[in-house]
Amino acid sequence: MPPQRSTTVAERLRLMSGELTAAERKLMAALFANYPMAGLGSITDFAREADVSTPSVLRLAKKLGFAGFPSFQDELRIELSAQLQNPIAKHDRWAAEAPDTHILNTFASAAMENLSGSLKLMDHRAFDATVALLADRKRTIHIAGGRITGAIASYLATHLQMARPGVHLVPSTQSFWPQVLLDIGKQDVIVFFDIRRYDARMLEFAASAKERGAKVVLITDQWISPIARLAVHSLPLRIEAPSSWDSNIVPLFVAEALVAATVNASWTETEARIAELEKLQDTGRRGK
Amino acid sequence: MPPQRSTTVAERLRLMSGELTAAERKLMAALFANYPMAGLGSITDFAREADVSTPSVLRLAKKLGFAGFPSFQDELRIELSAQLQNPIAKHDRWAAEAPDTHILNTFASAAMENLSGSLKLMDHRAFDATVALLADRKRTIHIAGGRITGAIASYLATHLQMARPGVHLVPSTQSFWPQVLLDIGKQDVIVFFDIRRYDARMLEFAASAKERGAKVVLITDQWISPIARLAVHSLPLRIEAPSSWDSNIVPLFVAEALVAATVNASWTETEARIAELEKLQDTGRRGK
DNA sequence: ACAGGCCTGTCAAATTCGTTACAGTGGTTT
DNA sequence: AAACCACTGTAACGAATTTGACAGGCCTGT
Repeated sequence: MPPQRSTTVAERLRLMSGELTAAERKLMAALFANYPMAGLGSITDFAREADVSTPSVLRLAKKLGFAGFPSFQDELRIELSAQLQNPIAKHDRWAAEAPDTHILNTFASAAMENLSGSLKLMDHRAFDATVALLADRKRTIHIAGGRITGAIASYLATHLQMARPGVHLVPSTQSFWPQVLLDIGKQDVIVFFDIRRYDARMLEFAASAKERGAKVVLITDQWISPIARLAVHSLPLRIEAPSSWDSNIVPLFVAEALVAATVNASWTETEARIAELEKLQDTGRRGK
Repeated sequence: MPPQRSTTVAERLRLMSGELTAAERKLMAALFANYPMAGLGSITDFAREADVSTPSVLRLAKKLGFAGFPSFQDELRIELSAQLQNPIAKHDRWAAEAPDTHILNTFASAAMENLSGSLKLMDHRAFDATVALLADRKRTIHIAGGRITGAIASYLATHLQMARPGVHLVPSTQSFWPQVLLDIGKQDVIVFFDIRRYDARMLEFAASAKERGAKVVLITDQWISPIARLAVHSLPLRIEAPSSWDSNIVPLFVAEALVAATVNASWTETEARIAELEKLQDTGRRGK
């Protein structure tokens, strides 16, 4: 019988990590290395995997509050099966958390508000249309960001490159932009991340790209970058944070959602590409 | 030992479904009812689940080419563990859920789930202690990320650089790492972003940095990178997303929260720096 | 209707597994 | 330096699982 129904074994382990002994930490590492499979074999296998003795496994299970190894294992199985059946569990009322003044909590509520606010604000059709552009393999994609948003642009580019060919990150160093323009052609798509403190030179860059026939997509904040006038689609987001700087959590969220939707939109083509990438990455690395 | 490495148990079962006996078909139905969890308990449980005798289970396992029930079970575990890590299978797993909701919504609930889950899991003291390190101006800060997390590392570095001097981004190109190590000294702090598909070379890098006397801080996922063993503080986060790849929204959240808290912790010193930066940035640009 | 073959369950043996007891090791304190 | 404490592994015991042997039952073909 598990002691507390709501917490997972992983969480409980993490909470107790301070009070764990050396052998128990080895076990925790082995379990997390491929969670929770490592714990689903026999106690002997698990012990060997972590290079400790069998009784140490048992001691850990008891420390976590289980009657023995089998009930520990049962709990892992229950967790896994729940996860496989319902990955997107309804998010419990995070708002019910005590109005703690810790910055993590204030920041989290700002992030949540930004996220839900952005969702309401956002035009789903613009999002879907953008996905259609990104999923179109006949088009070359360019992704550009500024000094701060450059990291988000890079993140989007890295992931899109895994999903499809013909994706280029525009370097955030502005002196490179003229030569980048040379490679922007008709029917290309260029995605801009531009949030406030809008950069005048980025606007010029966008204008030049549009003149060359590229379709401009813009991800911006609620005050909307001037690039919007040039864009076929604009996605305005909420980015306010209790900090000296704006939050880019929602822009990153959109980047991830764009990638996921793009992958979905052309799954049959993407699947092969990912498989190939996996194979290349595995070369020279031996999975455990 | 499995007879054919490439086919899954499910596929093999379907192929042989014509030649199965009544009891075996019952077993197959029970297994598919929740695949592959039903096969991961004891042979007795599985037999009871399908309402057949234990030897029938054994006979099916042998018919499929396995030496016995344990090796049949091992194969199921191997399959499942591969599935949980492979991006393609991840896609299939998520795609099966929530087919009618817009991806923006499923993604948003996953993001919120991850955020609130991470907050519960996270050790506030580790966070505060990390902030204390980052706010200590006598220490030099290094920030490192991998292929994917590099963007988040870069984001954190960019912001910390605005808040304090002595912040360096470790290039994600691994060949530069040896020379980076040269500049890592005693009492320096090095922050790692390392999420699953942990990189063995990053672990080595972290070990070398620690040997040189640096304090290692780790931002990782709920399965916890092996770097945790070297780290003075570890922040495990939830990163699962309805996508082929993991979500870095929460790592970005932590990066932003770390920056905000660091700024708060040394506001008097930071204020002047930010003001100066503003002045320099405004040179030659008129703000909107 | 009867005989044969195949399938299935019961039972018991053998093996493996989980658990407890105990002793050795290393580190820390007095 | 000695003694204690906590931790870890070895060994042995009991329990549960896995597996093989056997016999009954159902369907099929003659």
